[in-house]
Amino acid sequence: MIRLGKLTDYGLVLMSQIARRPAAEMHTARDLAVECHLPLPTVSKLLKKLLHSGLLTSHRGIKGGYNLARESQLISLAEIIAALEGPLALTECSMEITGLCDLESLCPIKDNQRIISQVIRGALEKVTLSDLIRPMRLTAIRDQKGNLVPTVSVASGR
Amino acid sequence: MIRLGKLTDYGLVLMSQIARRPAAEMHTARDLAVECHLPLPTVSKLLKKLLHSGLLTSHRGIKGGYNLARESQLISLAEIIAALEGPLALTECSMEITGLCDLESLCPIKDNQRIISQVIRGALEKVTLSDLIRPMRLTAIRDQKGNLVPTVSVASGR
DNA sequence: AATAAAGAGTACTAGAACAGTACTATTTCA
DNA sequence: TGAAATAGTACTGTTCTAGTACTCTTTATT
Repeated sequence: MIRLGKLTDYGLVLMSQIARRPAAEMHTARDLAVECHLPLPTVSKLLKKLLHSGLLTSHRGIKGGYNLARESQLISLAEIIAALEGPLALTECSMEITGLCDLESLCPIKDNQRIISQVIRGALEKVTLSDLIRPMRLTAIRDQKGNLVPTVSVASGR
Repeated sequence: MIRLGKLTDYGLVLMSQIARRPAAEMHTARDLAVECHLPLPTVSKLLKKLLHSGLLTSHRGIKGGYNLARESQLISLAEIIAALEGPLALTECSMEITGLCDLESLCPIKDNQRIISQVIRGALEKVTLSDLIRPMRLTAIRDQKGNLVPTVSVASGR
């Protein structure tokens, strides 16, 4: 359904680490592993996935390495997570009651999943990689309904 | 980390089903299992969890059953998910590099998880159970930055 | 041209966690 | 007193994640 595993978190750490450095700089899997305190094979695997999803570029051979495919402001968390966890999928309408879903226009399961996925994805698309690499201020405001809504904004100081 | 499993989805379906009926009506686990096409033991287990979290009330014995503890407008998805998955926890800062986190004020892992959790929780708190039980219209708008933001609003027609 | 360094690809394994089930005790209305 | 319902606990099988190992290909440098 929806999931943020350890590996995905590592992936975010790696992307942040790359984004923190000047754009021209290349990053080898080995260096990133050391900098992020993660095992090299794991780092290698994650970087390959991120490469295939078009979020990174790579250069082989000696003096090779990885780099961001786009500026960090143009890479959303939703993209990174989708690359590592699969498409944040609203999974199949479970089991053999699918027939029921096709007939009745209001399948509660399907609707639930769709709504929730949309809400979460929308929230994650608001935050970009460049937001992650600098300290954030988390403030809570109230919307018209009176609900508490945490808001992420870049801290100006520090 | 963050997770929405099958059981949690079932739980949302159950809550929706209860919310759809008049508030005074009692719901037995057996009835709900039939209505939602779910196995009774699973339903029973979920209802107990929701009860313990204060989202449902129960009445034992014959003519017993479950009911919402509050009006559906006052129950957010964040609450239901937290009840079934645990506290949507920002898990422990992994492994033995915690010492590093305590010293350096900027631990990327910790910050990442905190920000992401906050963003997702904020989004889920916006949506209440009453929003789930009627068809929704999903529209996308652009915010000041030009990012696409899906918005959930109740469809007036239908 | 040879060598070393780096990414690319595939396959395997152990362990945890989810999902599902069964059984028993307790409460309450008729 | 009996039936119907919730309450609680414990067990099990399967799935999937995380982690690892090994081999191939590419490329800059000497």
